[in-house]
Amino acid sequence: MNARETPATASRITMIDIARHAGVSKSTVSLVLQASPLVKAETRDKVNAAIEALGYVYNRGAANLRGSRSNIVGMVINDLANPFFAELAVGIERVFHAAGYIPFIANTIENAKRQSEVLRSMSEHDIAGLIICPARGTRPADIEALAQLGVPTVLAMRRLAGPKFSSVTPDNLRGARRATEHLIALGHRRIAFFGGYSDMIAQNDRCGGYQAALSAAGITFDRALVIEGPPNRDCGLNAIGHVLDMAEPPTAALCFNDVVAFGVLSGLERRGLAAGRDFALVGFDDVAEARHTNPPLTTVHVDTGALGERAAHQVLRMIHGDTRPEEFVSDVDLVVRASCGATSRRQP
Amino acid sequence: MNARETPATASRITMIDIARHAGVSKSTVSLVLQASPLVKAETRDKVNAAIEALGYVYNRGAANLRGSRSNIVGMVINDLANPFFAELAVGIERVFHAAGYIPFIANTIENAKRQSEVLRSMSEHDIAGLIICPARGTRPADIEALAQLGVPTVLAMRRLAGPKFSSVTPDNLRGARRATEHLIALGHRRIAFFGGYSDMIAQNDRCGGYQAALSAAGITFDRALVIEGPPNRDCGLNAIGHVLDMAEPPTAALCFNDVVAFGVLSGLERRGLAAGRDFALVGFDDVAEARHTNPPLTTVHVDTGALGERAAHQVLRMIHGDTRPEEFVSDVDLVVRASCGATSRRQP
DNA sequence: CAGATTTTTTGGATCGTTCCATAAACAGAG
DNA sequence: CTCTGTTTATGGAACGATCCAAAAAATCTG
Repeated sequence: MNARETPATASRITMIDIARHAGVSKSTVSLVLQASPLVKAETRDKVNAAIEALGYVYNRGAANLRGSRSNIVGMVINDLANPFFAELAVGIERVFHAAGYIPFIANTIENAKRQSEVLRSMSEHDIAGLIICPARGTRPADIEALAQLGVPTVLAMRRLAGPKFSSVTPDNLRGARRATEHLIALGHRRIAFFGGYSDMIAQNDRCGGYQAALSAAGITFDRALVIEGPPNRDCGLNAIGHVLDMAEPPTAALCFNDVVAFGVLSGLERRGLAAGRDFALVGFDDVAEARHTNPPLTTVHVDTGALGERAAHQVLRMIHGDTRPEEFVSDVDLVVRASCGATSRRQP
Repeated sequence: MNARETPATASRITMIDIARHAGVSKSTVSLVLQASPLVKAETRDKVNAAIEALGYVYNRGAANLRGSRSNIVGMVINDLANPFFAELAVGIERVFHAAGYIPFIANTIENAKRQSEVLRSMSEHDIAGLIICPARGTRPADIEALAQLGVPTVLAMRRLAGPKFSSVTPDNLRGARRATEHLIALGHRRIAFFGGYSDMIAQNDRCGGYQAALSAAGITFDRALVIEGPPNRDCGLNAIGHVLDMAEPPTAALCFNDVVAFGVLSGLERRGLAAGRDFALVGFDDVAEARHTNPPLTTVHVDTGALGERAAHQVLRMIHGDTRPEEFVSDVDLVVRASCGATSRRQP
């Protein structure tokens, strides 16, 4: 019942409206919005009051038309349901926020087609930078198109074959090797590798580290013990079921990541077996949950937050003009908990 | 060394360039981009070829200037690190993707100021709709501004006092009540409530259900047993430490959510105690990880994916013109696992 | 084949900003 | 006062799309 009521179909309030209301020109309003020192304090206040009074919303699209870039940065990840990526995102956000950028996250659920859509949408909106964990099946050209457009881009967690992009990854090979060596030291000879696909570089690196440890210990590599699959719970669940039905089942496994290992935990439980007692299990990533699984998961610790920060800093550096690509590999550590059986007694 | 090389400072390719290259007018190019049936197949192919050849990127900002809305929907969540929200996001994305919208996620880390920035940025980019889990301290006016702008908005997981917004929430009161009743049936009398702040409606509902169960059983409510705090791990960790040092410590606790319960698990472990044996613990949400904690967590199951889908459908409905607000409350279930001690013997 | 009809195509005004060149307002100096 | 020099403020032409009214091309009809 108020005299001052906004019609439902209110047409957009523009700078012109503000100008009229404040008794100045649109140019002046523009200046105020850019916090230019060219306008008198008194005028500035008048304009700000009008903005407040009319509930004006800046139209970034119109502004971008004249060349300026938006203050949003894209973050494209392949599996939001993996807590690992949430941790990565947190590090990234910390840095961008401090620098005045707003990160928008999109999930590709490991689907290259959806990834293209997301990337297209992001380019259409003129993002200032991009951090991407490429989905499986991403062709370097997909990403290069963005870079060509002048969008500073860094790959996180997953490198891409071919052209030199900036990237930020954990030391997958070394981590997997150490984890495998640990299982071998515990007396295991038949050790499986679960999860990931051989067309993913990260899987190659991790599986490569695993094989390197095997051969260094004189254990012949059995291809049948490498079970490929998506890096998620179900994959682990299925993989363990599969290998346990083999004529000569493995006694231990290294997983592509913790989430796969969580799936293995379910699979083991479903058969009435327990990790650490009946089967030695190790994961990769050391997500926050790994410490509290039943039993606690032995895994390769990755400093995820730091990795995210590093990626964000790299994008920032590129935004500021330094476009040299940089491949950053962060060190990793094996953290031994109960799932590998190291805490209990074990004899081959 | 190729003749066809793109200069680093390539100015943006526009529809005019495409038009010139294809020998048609810009209007025709526009028609083709909108998949209009008015253009002859032959012409369409010519234009598409030009688009392909020049690597054209649509400028959504320019288009929006003439009234059309973007195809992105915003999803503002308060804690990306809580796996619960990742599950929610997955449900939301499924629906939006099928409808041709691209969801962009932003994290507010429970910070109302950051939330405003995020919302401003989203309005500036003309989002088609919004699903938001309001950060603590959000004033209804913050959200109403968006709605006023004509952005279909639905609140997820957390309602807001005052004006009628559309919302989608689990039955917090009922869930908490059932969980508490279960603890009482197990013989507990001193039951604590951990996490959340009393200025959050969700906390009021859950804590209210807890109090209702208490009073129905004739147990007097002890305010000292309600430990407020952010809904994260640390809160659980601190809370359990705190109550265990009380003169008359509780023997059980209901947590605001699973993540808080995970923190309690750590705190218990740190003191050499175990949930289910020395202390009865129940969470809320039933995130995927709850099944595999040590011990497995008794918790209130929420059908998170379905809730997300519901929220997305509601936004879609509003986009299509039906703006009646709808408050949806989904049913919940207690799922009993080991952390409450129900599986082992227990006598008061 | 002219005229009527239908299918395709097109120029130009417009959306809400930015930014340049220019104008107005104000000060201080002679 | 006028003149010069600084501050401040302003019109108007972009930017890259959409969309209407109207033109052009193609097709039909008797």
